[in-house]
Amino acid sequence: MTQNNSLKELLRLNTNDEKYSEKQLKILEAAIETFSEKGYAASSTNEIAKKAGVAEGTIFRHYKTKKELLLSIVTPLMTKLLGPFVAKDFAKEIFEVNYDNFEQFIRNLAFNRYEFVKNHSSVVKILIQEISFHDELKEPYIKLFQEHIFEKFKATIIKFQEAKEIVNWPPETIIRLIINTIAGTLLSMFLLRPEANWRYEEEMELTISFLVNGLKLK
Amino acid sequence: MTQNNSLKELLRLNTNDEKYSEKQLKILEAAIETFSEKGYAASSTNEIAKKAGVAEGTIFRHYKTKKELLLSIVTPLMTKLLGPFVAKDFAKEIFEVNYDNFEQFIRNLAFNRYEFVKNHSSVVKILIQEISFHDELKEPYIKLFQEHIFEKFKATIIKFQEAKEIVNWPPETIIRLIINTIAGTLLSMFLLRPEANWRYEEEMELTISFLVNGLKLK
Amino acid sequence: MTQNNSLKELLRLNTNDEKYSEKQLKILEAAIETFSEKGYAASSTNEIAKKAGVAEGTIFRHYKTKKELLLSIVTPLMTKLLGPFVAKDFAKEIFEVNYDNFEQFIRNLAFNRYEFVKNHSSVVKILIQEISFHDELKEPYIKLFQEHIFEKFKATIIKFQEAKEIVNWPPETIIRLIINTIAGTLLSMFLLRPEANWRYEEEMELTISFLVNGLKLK
Amino acid sequence: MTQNNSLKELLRLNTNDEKYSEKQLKILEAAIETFSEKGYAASSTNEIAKKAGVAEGTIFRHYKTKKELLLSIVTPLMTKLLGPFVAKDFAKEIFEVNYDNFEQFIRNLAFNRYEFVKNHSSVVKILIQEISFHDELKEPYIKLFQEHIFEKFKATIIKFQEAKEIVNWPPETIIRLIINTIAGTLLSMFLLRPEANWRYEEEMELTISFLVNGLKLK
DNA sequence: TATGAATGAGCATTCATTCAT
DNA sequence: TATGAATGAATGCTCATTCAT
Repeated sequence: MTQNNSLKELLRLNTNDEKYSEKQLKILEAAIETFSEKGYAASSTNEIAKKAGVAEGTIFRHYKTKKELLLSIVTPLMTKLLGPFVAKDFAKEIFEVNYDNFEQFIRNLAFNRYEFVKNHSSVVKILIQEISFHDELKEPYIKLFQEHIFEKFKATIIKFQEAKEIVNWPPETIIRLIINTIAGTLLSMFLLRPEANWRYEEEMELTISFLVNGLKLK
Repeated sequence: MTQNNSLKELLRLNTNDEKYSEKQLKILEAAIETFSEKGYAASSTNEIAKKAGVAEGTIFRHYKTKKELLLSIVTPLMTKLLGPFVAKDFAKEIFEVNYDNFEQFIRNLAFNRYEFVKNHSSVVKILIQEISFHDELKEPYIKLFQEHIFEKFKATIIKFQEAKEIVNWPPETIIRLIINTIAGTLLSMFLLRPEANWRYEEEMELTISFLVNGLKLK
Repeated sequence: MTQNNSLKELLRLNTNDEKYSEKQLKILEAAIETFSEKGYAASSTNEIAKKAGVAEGTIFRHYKTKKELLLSIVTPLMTKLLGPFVAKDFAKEIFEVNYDNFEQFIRNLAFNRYEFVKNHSSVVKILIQEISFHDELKEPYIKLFQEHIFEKFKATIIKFQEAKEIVNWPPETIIRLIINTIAGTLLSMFLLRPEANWRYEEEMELTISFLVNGLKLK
Repeated sequence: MTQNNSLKELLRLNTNDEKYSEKQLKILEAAIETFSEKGYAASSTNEIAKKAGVAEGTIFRHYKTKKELLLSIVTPLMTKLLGPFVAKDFAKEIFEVNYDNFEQFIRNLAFNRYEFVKNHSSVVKILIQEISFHDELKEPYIKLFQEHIFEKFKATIIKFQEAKEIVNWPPETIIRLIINTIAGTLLSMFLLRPEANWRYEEEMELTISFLVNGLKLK
């Protein structure tokens, strides 16, 4: 099952490291499906248990509270979503590689996140829906972003500005425009209208062109 | 109270047409505050009643169900949010004026929505959070957009393409990029980080420049 | 309106003695209809008010509580239902007339009650449904029956027994059988299956024959 | 506890087939007591729970709604009340045995129902009180009676008429008089005045004599 | 007198969570 | 470890009743 594999991958599972029992995976799958369809507050543990084919008590054996279940789904996503930028080698890859040009940087960034959202759209949806309601989610996210990513991102932007490749706007604004543009395309494709017939590659390419042109120094 | 005025405006109230009693406005205000802070499902009518300073029963005298209360908040917003594009004169103004250039069109669009989101950020937040969970919200929104706005928008885009002002990408993609970019900036400013010290005008101008450059035909 | 006339009659109204306003009659009618359809406990004053075309508060201006409304409907019925046996002249007519025979007594009794239940079936239904749940109804009823009716009824029965017209069973049992038989026919015709095509006169005659034969001394 | 045994019997329980838990029986007992004392609509689940010594939530674990609780009490009664006449062997016993005479038929019928009502008077009271307010109860009852019982009953009556044992009145009327008379006695004894000192056997015998004489062809 | 908005206690029902098995 | 019956607080909603107009 793709979903299951994707889930295992998200949880960094491999056959040697079977920390999660079959039932536990069933619970996680069911919770992801339910949370993403109805939202966290409108999902009942009873429904999740039924969908997972386990007793309601079983959920609470693995997760002390319903909120812990939410966190156990969303936290690894956050780690993976932002983690790469934190991890030294990857951050290097993204931010420290001597890109030939700005477009290469953007393309690298965009397709990297594209793969990610494509594989984990349900969990991304949950994260987006819930993040503003739960400080346990919001705070580490902000902290992570500000402490590890923003500075590196900013440095990269400044480099391209100094190289006269891109406009001289405030780096914060440029970062925001980059993130908004990529995120906007990904959300449109995978969350807002997943049923539409997207030509994914083409949309990504146009998004990249748009971004690069929009920020290019003339 | 600003909030109150904004609410009245949203409900198209004027002094001659006092359809809403003081208590009813209190209920609406309290509901907007609670829904936007906690989400619809996590807000209890008991809490809303307390915040509004009325008895719980009073809420149900005005709104048959909790969901009706949500709809009564969000529906007028939808009407106002999309309505202008539907109304003949305004649609003309936006889509049929012979703009000198593409930038003028974008600036007009962007600042028009800027004023709107600035004044109704709480309700906009509720709409965004809840729209995907309630078909009663989703369906009329989609219908309205597809039937009234999309075609006019597309025609305008094609006109600028024929005038060789903007790139020859699929109009759907261009529309998406325009909406995403403007919406992204507005959400960042008013919903994601409302507490930050935004230089609103400047951010808007840069967003417009970014959009225009990104889509300009070279 | 027949219903209305019947109601006025039940309330002993005449044109000279307009104690009841038009609104009050509307309320009583609506209450009778609702109580008899849904039962007292399942009827809401809100529904009664709507049906009567008055404001909910108006009901409580005339009747301090919902229960008082019930009592005001059912008490006059009880008075009329049992009253005749209490009133001196009527009691004489029923119990003290020198009937030629037992059959004449039964026929007199049966057709007298027939007219009554026919005209007031809704209120009779309410009385029957509610009497066992409300001591305010039950107790005066029992008292009235035991103090005023039972003894006279018993004396009449004994007279027919001494005249060797009817069987020598305990008078209590005979009274019970008479009441059950007449009541059974009336309930069948007017409450249990009012929609059926009853040949009322014939059913009454057969009921009387059955009663007379069943109790005749052979 | 007699009540409990009677309840178990009604639910066709035996030691091998313990489908009902102790708590569930407690809930049913409490519900029967409450419904029969106050009526369905005036009984609160809160009160039933307290009387049963369980949490309110426990009721709804076993019965989805309050109405389902009512039906679960009353439906088995209906099955048992009318069921015998439906079941082939019993229907034979009642309707197809070659009775020596009409009296034997009536006695058989009367004592059979006597035992039943004696054992289940509370539930019979609930059924009678509620049947006219709930179509879920009324419809199957009418259907059952009309389809299975009425025709057989009628055939038996006609047989006795052809044997010149009973009067030549419409069979429908005769059936009604029989049911009313037996039901009237049983209701008087067990529901209307259960506290009185009834000489049950004697009352039953007199009721039977009354019925037989009343319908005997002279 | 009549209104109908307002009340808050009470209702049936759902929920996350516990715990004996 | 897994179960699922049991819990009781909380929920959305209804109700009879009050009261200012």
